[in-house]
Order: sequence, then structure tokens, then C-alpha cells
Amino acid sequence: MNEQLRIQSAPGSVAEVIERLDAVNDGLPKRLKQCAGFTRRHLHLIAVSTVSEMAGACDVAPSAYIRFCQALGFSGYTEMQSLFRARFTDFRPDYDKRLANLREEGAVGTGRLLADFGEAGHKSLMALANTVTNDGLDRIAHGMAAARTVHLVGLRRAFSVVSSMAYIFDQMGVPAQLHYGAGMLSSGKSIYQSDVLFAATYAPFSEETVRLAETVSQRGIPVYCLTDTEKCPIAEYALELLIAREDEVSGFRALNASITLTTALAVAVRGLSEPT
Amino acid sequence: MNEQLRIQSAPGSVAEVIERLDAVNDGLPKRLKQCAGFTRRHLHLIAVSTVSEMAGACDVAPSAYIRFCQALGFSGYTEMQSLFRARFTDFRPDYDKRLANLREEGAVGTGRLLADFGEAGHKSLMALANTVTNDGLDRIAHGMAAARTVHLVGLRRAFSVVSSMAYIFDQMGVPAQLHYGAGMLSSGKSIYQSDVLFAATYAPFSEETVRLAETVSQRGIPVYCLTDTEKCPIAEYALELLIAREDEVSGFRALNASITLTTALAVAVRGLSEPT
DNA sequence: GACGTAACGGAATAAATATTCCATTTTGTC
DNA sequence: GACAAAATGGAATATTTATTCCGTTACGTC
Repeated sequence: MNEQLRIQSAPGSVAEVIERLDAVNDGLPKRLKQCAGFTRRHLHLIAVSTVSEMAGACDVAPSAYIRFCQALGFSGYTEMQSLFRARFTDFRPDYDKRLANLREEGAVGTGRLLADFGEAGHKSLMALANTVTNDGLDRIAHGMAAARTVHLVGLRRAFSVVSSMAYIFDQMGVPAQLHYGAGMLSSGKSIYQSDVLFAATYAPFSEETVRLAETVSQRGIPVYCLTDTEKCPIAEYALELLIAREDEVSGFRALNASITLTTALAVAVRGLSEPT
Repeated sequence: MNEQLRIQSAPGSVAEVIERLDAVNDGLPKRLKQCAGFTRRHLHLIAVSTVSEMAGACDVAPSAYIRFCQALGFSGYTEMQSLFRARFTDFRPDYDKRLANLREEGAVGTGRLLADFGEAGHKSLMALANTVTNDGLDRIAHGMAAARTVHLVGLRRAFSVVSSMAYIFDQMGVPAQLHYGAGMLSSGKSIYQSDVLFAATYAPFSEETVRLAETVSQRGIPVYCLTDTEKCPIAEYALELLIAREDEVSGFRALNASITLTTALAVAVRGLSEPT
């Protein structure tokens, strides 16, 4: 069976790796299935780990892990790893040059850009699974479900994230309020003791959002925070911190990880708040 | 001077590395300064690169790069690299626990939900690459770049999508206007002949969005549409149709494909619109 | 329960990578 | 411009890491 698994061409992208994992999984022997299981959930580790480390994590001999790589169509671990490293290694020119390059690449086509963002999306989602602790997410979901009203705040880039949460909450009958506008933000007077605040902000952090979180937390109201780095100033006020790091394409980021995280969270709240 | 640079203890975190880079930089010889310059801007590459690669990128001999690591207080490149790899590897101790949780918790649990949405995200992104034609996307990008103002409309679920576009356009100086509120929508009087309209709506389609698209297109203004099925009523008015189908988890959808598509589109427009 | 086939793990080998060493060049000082 | 001190690059070496090979074990079939 080993030889039948051998596929001519190696996957050329993360998406293809995932596809091939699915395609091949059923016919895989026990140990290789172990590899597939762990690897699938920890794809991002490949770039920074040795075979022995990956094999160890899968509880499998190094040689077995190499057979696994080959079953996926790679020549060995090195080839597979270089695919995952390529994304990082793709040396990026500095900020000032970035937009100029973008224009040149524009000649290559908008489709290229879409492919890049798609790839970045896969990467962001992979990292997400490993940076977020289930317990923390669960505690937030419970806190929100118990609250009288969930207040949502996020400006600039974070606004689409909280507005999508607001929509889901609204749809589901979870009491929630989306805050916009500088005026409303500063006071936070409409936020009561039995409420909670969910604040989203990414570096460079929005001052208004930070200030609101500070004010509210000083009144003893639980604050949950979604951001992209531990350095977020809300971290010290927040009861729970969620970190969603987005992969970038020539300096720009889509919001895959954040949107996925908040959607899952909103749906979880809905599951808790109505013990029907 | 070499020996004076040697500092007893190695940096223990990325932040410390940056601090030490700053502290030490002035007294550094030419080649090591080159290393410091590049490395500071590309810290993330260390985790996935070999010494020769980093040295090459700094235009320096590998041995010089190692001296650079030592000047920072590390014993060599290996020690420095392991610090940057730890970032990815840190959460590893509990990987088997987490995996077990994911499997056993089964139907319930917030973590399970996140895993499911992550999975759905991967699938949505893969499907996106197959359904969107590059030419269509390219034509839209050109149309938007040529327009006086890009008008964005989307309600309910689609609102976060267009609002994220609005943010990117704003950041980049592409003239764009985001429409909200039923009142404004119905008339579309602020939309002029040299403008374009980008309308997003998912089944069941928002009446206001559809009506606005109809009105505007009858005045001969180009309408581009983002939706999730060919059955969208705007399809017959639209100059171009983009379809982003989102995978669902127990009836709910995150917006991975849509956000990725519109982010790529917005960045593409930016690349075209200012040939400075 | 014996046979043939596939899978496995560990030891041996091959390849890549980091590190040290040293001859040569550069830099700064008088 | 000569001297000393420091820095540099490349070659030699040491170490780590990937890969192959093969004897042994498990598996399915008759």
C-alpha cells in the first residue's frame, strides 16, 4: 500500500497540503494516521521544528514521520518544511518600497493577490488554534452569557470584527450593544454593573478603546479583550485576553483569525445563554 | 572591543533582544551594524532561517553573523534562534491534552466550536480560490480605481465586510463612502455618474441593498456585487458578480472567504489607483 | 496457525548547518 | 606612512539533523 500512496507531485501550498491530508487519510496505516492527526492541527509547527520534534509530538519514530511526508507527496521532511518556511522567508522589502512593489506585482494580476491573502488566511487560522486556550474562551463565553448586556467596542480595523459579533448576537437574541463614535466611547455611562465589555483593538492601539476599557474596568465591570499582541495596554485591565495574530500580505492583513474567533465565541454564548 | 561587548546573560525574550540591539548598536563595527539593521526589521525570519541565510540577507559572512549573535549575549546562532522558535513552540507542553480535549469533548465545548469554525474557514478559503475568476476580480479593481468615489453598501451580515473595505480604502486614500441606514439607502442620490457601487448581500437578500443596486444601475452606474449564490437578484444588474460561499458550522457562518476576497480587492485597487 | 505482506523502529549513513580558527585586510593613532 | 589593535571572510571542524536501510514485529488471509 505504501507505494500506492506515493503521489507524483508535491503539494505547492498549505491549502494543497490540507487537501491531500484529507484525500489520503483513510488509507493511512496507524502511525501515519497519528502523524496526520497531530500535524493537521499543528501545521505551523513544521516551519520551526525538526523531524524528531514533530515525530516526538506525534509519538512516532522519526523514520515514520518521514514516511508520512512521503505519503503526502513530498520527497522528505526537508521539502515539506521548506514549503512552510517559504511564507516567512519570502523576504519583505521595507515599508516605503512595499507599495511600489505592489504596483509592479499588480501587473502580474489581482488573482495573485487573492491567492496570497488566501494563503495568509490559512496560516492565520492555523496559528489561532494554538494560541487561544479553550479555557479562556470558555470563561469569556460564560461571562457573556451571564451578563445583562454585552457591550462591544472596536474602532478602525477592529470595527468590522465587533460589528459582526453585534449582528450575530442580535440575530440570536443575546442582548448586546455596539458602540461607535468618539462621543459615546469616552463616558461608558450606559454600561452597568451586571454588564460586560468586549473590547477589540490592534496595534497601534486605539486610544478611545483603551480608555473606555480602563474606565469600565475600574468600575469593577468585567472587560474581555481581543488583540494581536500581548503588549496591548488593555491586557492589564482585562479579565481575559484573546490574541489573534493575522498573517500579512505585503503589509496588509485580512481578519480571518479574528472573525473566526469572534464568530465561534458568539455562537458559544448563544449555546450557553439559552438553556432551553 | 569585541570582548567588552560580551554580556554575561543572554536575552530571555524578544523584547530584551530589541533592547539589547538598541543598547549595543552604537559601539558595533560596520558588519555587525549591518546585521543589527537588517535583523531588527526582520526578527521573525530568525525562527525559520539558517545562519547562512540570515548572513546572506545582511550581506555579511556567516561567521560575522555569529559574532553578532555573541555581541548580543548569545552563545551563538543556535541559542538565539531557539529563543525565537520558542514563541511558536511554547504552548507545546499541553498539546496532547488539548488534542484529547478536542476529540473527547465531542459535541460540546467552546474549544470544539473554535476548531470547527477554523476548519470551516480553511474550506471556505479553498473554495474561494476555485470559484472566483481572476479576470473578473481584475476588472472590478480597475473599475474601482478609475471611479471618482467607490460607494459601499451592505447590511446585516454583509455590513462587517463592507466596513472593513471602507477602512482599508480610507487608510489608503482611495475615495470611498460607506452607506448605512435605511434612509440613505433608498435614494442613492449621492451617487454620481463617475462613481461605482459595490454591493454585498447574502441570502436571504436584504431588500434595501437590492433596491439601491437596481436604482443605481438603471442610471447607468456600474454595480459590482458580492454574494453567496448565483440566485442573488442583483446578479442581473451587476456588471460583475463575485461569489464567496462560506462553509457553515451548525447553521452559522464566519466570513472568512468574503473578508479575504474584499481585502485582496481593496489592496489591489490601491495598487492601481495611484501611479505616482 | 502458517504464510505472505505491510508497517515499524532503531541503528547506520549522508547531508546540512553551526562554530571555531586563522591568515589577511581594514581602521585608527601617533 | 608605520604601527598596533580590531575586524573580516573563508576554510576547517564539530555538531546537529535528515534520510536510508534492514532486521523485527504486527496484520490480514487462507
